[in-house]
Amino acid sequence: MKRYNPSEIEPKWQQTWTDTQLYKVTEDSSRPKYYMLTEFPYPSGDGLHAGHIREYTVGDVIARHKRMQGHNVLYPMGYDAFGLPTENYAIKHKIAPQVATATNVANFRRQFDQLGLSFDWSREVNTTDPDYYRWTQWLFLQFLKAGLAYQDEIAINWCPKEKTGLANEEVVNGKHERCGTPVEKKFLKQWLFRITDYADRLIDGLKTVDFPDKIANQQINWIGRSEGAEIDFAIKTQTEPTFYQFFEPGKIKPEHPFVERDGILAIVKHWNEDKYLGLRWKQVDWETFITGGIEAGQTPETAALAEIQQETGYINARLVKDLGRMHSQFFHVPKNQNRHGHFKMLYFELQDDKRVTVADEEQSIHEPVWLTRAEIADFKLPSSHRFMWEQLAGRPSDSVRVYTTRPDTLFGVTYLVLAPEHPLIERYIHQSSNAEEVSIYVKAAIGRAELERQEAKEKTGVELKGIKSVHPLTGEELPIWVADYVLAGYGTGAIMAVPAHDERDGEFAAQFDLPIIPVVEPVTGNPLPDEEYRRSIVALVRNPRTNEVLSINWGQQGGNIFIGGGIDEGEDVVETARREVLEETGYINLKLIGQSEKIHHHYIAHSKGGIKRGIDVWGVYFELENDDRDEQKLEADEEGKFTVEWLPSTKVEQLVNDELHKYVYEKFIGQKCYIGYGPLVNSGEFDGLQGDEAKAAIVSRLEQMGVGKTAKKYKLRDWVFSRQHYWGEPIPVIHCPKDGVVPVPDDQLPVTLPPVESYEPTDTGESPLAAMTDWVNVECPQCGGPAKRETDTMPNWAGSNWYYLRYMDPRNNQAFVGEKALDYWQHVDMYLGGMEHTTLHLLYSRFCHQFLYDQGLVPTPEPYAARRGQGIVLAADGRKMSKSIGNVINPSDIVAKYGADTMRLYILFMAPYDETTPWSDERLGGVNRFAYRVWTLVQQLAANTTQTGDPDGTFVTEVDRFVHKTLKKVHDDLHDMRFNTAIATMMELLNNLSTPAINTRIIEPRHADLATRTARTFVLMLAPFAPYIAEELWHELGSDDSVHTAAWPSYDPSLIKDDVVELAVQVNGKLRGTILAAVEASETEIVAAAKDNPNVAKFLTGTIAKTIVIPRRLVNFVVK
RNA sequence: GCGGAUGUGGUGAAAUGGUAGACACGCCAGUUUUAGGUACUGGUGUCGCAAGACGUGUAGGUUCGAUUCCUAUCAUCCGCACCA
Repeated sequence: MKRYNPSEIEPKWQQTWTDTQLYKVTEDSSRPKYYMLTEFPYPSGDGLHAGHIREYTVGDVIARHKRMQGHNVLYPMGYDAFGLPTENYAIKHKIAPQVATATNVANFRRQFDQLGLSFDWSREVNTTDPDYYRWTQWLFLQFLKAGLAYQDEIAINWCPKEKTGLANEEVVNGKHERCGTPVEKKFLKQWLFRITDYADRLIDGLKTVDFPDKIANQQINWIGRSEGAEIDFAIKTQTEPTFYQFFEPGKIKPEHPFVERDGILAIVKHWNEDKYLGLRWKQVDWETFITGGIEAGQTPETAALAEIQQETGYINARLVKDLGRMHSQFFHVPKNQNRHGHFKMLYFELQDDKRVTVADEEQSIHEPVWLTRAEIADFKLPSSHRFMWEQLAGRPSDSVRVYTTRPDTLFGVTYLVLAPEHPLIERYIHQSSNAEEVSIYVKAAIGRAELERQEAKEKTGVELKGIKSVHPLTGEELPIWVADYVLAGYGTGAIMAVPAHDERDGEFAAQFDLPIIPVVEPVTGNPLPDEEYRRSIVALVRNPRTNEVLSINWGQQGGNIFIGGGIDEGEDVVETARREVLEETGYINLKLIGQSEKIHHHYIAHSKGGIKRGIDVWGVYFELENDDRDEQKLEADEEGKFTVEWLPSTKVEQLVNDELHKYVYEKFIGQKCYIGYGPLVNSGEFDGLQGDEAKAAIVSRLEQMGVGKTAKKYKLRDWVFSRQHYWGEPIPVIHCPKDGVVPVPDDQLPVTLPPVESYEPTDTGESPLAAMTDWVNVECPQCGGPAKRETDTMPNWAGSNWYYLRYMDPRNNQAFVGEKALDYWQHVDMYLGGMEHTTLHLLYSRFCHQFLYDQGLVPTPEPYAARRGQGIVLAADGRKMSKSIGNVINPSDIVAKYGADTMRLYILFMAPYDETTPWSDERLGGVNRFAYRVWTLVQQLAANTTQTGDPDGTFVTEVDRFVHKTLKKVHDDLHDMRFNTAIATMMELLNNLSTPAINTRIIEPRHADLATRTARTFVLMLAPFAPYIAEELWHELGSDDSVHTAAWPSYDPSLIKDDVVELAVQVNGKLRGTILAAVEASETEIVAAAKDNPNVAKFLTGTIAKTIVIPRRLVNFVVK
């Protein structure tokens, strides 16, 4: 008998399978297709880890099973090789990333082959291969042409230490993962994809695919759809605009003297062209309009005319329009003075081109220039000058647009809040009376790391004083605040604050002492039909010395509640509360602290025979002044039913379960606001409406007025698609000063990465490609003029967006994938991968695919028909595997010691695929024993070659039955991806065939046919799990073809049915014995047999009230 | 805080309304060989001599019968998180 020696058979079969291209597929329309996909790896220097092995082994088992069942199986593999780890490696070791990638890929390939994975290597792809990324770039251009890719200046993650933009995945807990520096936000021009346009489709499409709930929910949650309304609040300015020039040239310098001087600002139009006079200042790099002081005896107009002549030489200007007055503070550069004063804003038109010579002295400070409208819009004018320009242009009246999911609380708005990044702040800050305070806050908030913003316990903010907003329905003026608890990136970046019904607004209002208007009456319990109406109170009494609250304990049924009772005729709320406390507990001296709003409570009074009640309740809050007590005055039905208890605050949450009483407690002690729905109050004509009805009514009123509409919002943001790194696909775009953004023509793709000296990101945060002037400077494909290439590259998700399509037709150089291949393969049938990609790759590639579907480029709306996420393989110590802890497993070591089959069997056997579970070397040894024992058994059976004599029919049936039952179970388990129980079932069969009772007989010559049959079936069943052992044994059993192209054995349904089954016999649900009964036995026979069982009989002492017979399972006697 | 999941022997786990703990690790005993590991056989939820009782995080409920369904609660894990 041959010894099982994996290190001998595994390389042998590996070679054979590779040589014969055993797993190569073509579009074979005679067989059903099956597309089995596992996520391709990032080829790092570390090689395969345990998670890879789990994923690829499971995919391999499914692929092999499908193949044996006659499917044409596509099970491909490739490499997602662009990205930072390789780039960092290149920087550190001065090795080209192309070279490092090739080395790593070779190592991965070696490990794949070791594991016996049945990939079709003729379809291998690599995202860094120019023949591949040519099509990644082509796809980018499809997005661009469809208007789904666009450029915008947005805040990205920025590492201030390394002066580089960062990918989201490089930011861990608000810090740069490489250097630990807290990440800031920085505005940079970025490429973005409009994934938000597909938000609804990405949610709705989930209904059409087979994804686990966990994954579907996580995606839905991530997209975060919410429905509400956008409402406009008009802006009203109250003060003269004041400009404190903090952000820009002219900033106050404290070391210089402060001088008050009034003056003028003037815009002067050209005599016949649409151009305006400006001054280019020579000492500093900025332009302004005409500006100057007012001397004694001058009017603003004469002063302005004098300035125009003095500074530009033009004489004949005519005053056309008075633009009002402003107040400004600035640093006057030529005089080295800080100045402040009132400025008159005037608009002149030149009558002709007559001018006088400008004095040299003036010329040395600034020179006159003509500015076009476009230039004015583009130049960084000081904000005061820009303001004047806008005044001239006719400023549209502004409003703040807010987004809310609770339009029903509109009447509870007491202020608005803008996110610090909100554009209206820059626009109005100069007209607010506390501009400096606001600007300091805004600057600090924007610069503050996101982490800090999240962790800040106290809310911060500042009022934009002098600027008011107007409530669209009441006309009331509301203050506008700037606070970083409002996020710029969500909704409109501005909110209407309803402190009475929103926790965050409530907290903010409490901190800054802002008014709170309740507009929703709380409702507890569920409304019931035919309720009896009552008015009552709940009294909360706190002892300030012990910090305990007074409760009454109704025992098991009622639990603890506070003091409650009905309001009598003519009694007020507080009187009632005092009376009830006295009657039920005897306490006399109570100090009134507070009274709640009206609460609507619905309940069933079980103590009063199940009466349904709808009550109006007022909570009343007292502090106990002293322990003086009278006798309790209980009603007859209360006597002895409850005890009075003082509860410490820690116990209240646990013991008080009644919804109403809980609410009253949280209202007074927890100071929580009511965020639920209920009838509106203080809301004018909308009083009494509630919930959706109230929302609809208010929104429709706003719509009539043209100041509001329903709106849907998503947490999902547009996808930032730029990276300032070398090792990625160049974005195939050319920037032309004349034609703007020009796509690289298809016939010039791919735009390949040029060789560079240094892969380091540059100081400016530009990609290192920006320094490659030969590469950057190109001709514009449209006008032929000088133009520049885009130097940003794509994120590493770009290549994986569509790789599953390329596998269908990987060598096509006419199209990203050919139509014939698409027609045949359609979409992925089963996609395995890590849970960590749920809201990244999996979402991105669905988006990409839906877009391609809309373009008519793919035949199906969704890329993946089914998805399964895998659980994490933890280290043996229960922690995550990590190189730094040193608890990782090395697959090559395990393969060397036990063989690949054992590795595969163990990783499948340890737990269900989606379960996170620790690695265990001991259990690995156990599975290795199974491999040995299978080997031994099959060799033993194979040795029984020649059938002589008559077999024992009963014995043969017994063995066949066991084999076929196992076969069915293994087949079903494979279908349900329950590999652990499939292997357990095969172990059971092995154990069974190894027992002396069966083993000694099956090796008899008269059972040679049975032995061969059993061995062959066992080997076929094992083939998807342990391909090497199965292949070797299959050949031992006399076959010349591969076991992996053999047909999967089907089970014989007649053999999996038993003639006789064991039934459990229960008495009152407790197991008392078992009986054997024929399958066809009648119920009467079964019951009789069950009664006969002596173990059962002794419990059948009383009357048998009921007998339950479940065929083939059990009998249960109910005895009284 | 929101969303999702999980909770069963010493351990990984099985059973999805019908004999709880399949299969495997570990442990105990034995057999063979041996210095030992390996291999093989048997045992192994807890208490109890036994009959039997108890037992699937905790407390209730539905049911003839609940690990499985319902309600509450606790714990752990994962994802998101000032999303208005």
